[in-house]
Amino acid sequence: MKIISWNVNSVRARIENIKNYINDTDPDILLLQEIKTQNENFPTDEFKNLGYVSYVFGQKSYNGVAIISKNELNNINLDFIKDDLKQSRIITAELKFKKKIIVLVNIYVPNGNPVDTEKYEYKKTWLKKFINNIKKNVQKKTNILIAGDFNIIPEEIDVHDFKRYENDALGRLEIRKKYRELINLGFKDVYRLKNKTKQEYTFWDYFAGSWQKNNGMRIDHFLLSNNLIENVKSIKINKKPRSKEKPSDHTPIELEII
DNA sequence: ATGGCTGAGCTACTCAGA
Repeated sequence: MKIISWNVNSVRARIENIKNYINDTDPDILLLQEIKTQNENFPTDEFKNLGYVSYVFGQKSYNGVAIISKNELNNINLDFIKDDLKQSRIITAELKFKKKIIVLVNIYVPNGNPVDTEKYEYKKTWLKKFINNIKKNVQKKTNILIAGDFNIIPEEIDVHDFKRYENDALGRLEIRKKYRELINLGFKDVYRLKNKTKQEYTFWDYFAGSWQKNNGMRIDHFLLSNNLIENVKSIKINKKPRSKEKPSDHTPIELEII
């Protein structure tokens, strides 16, 4: 089963790229972030024509997450955390997989820049609530998959120039500690588990020729609860979509479980 | 190089992203 996470930076601006990508990679489940649209304008029919059902948590202009799936999912939840700013950043669902139930948690973590502003506080508060609720879920359920745009550079190796980001909302130790805290609840960063020293990225800025210079960062992640690691067949960052015309600034990360 | 680009909402320009 192929589960893919992709921050598409507007589902409507990217629809042709996304459809081509689906035809190329044939995902079972696609976790989308930054759809930047309200539910009523989400291209549900376009995905239906490709054989997918859509579960959408949109909002006007900004943010928004969705799950596209070949098979129906259960217990769709848009209230995983209480967001004081009412931003659409998290959607969860339950997937039946080989007599297990896996909780899918699709997230778009706040950016948090500039640091030491209310935006940074929002990111910290959001992460704190998120970790608390994951902690509660870990006690009840053991099969959890968290994927999406974390807006966190986990370690120095995960960005082209760490010096430039060590006091940024994506690279500050205080934020990276939150990521470790999450992992310490009983998860693995699947990409890093399978690629101990590899330096690959999931995001490149649109400006300054970042893509051409490979000035990127790894901020999109798959965290899998420890008991599911035995089911991992492969994990891959697919750089192709970032090289296309009119690309998202993020590229998909692809997990296959068996 | 704290933004050189891109998208949404909207029609002139701001806000947001990382």
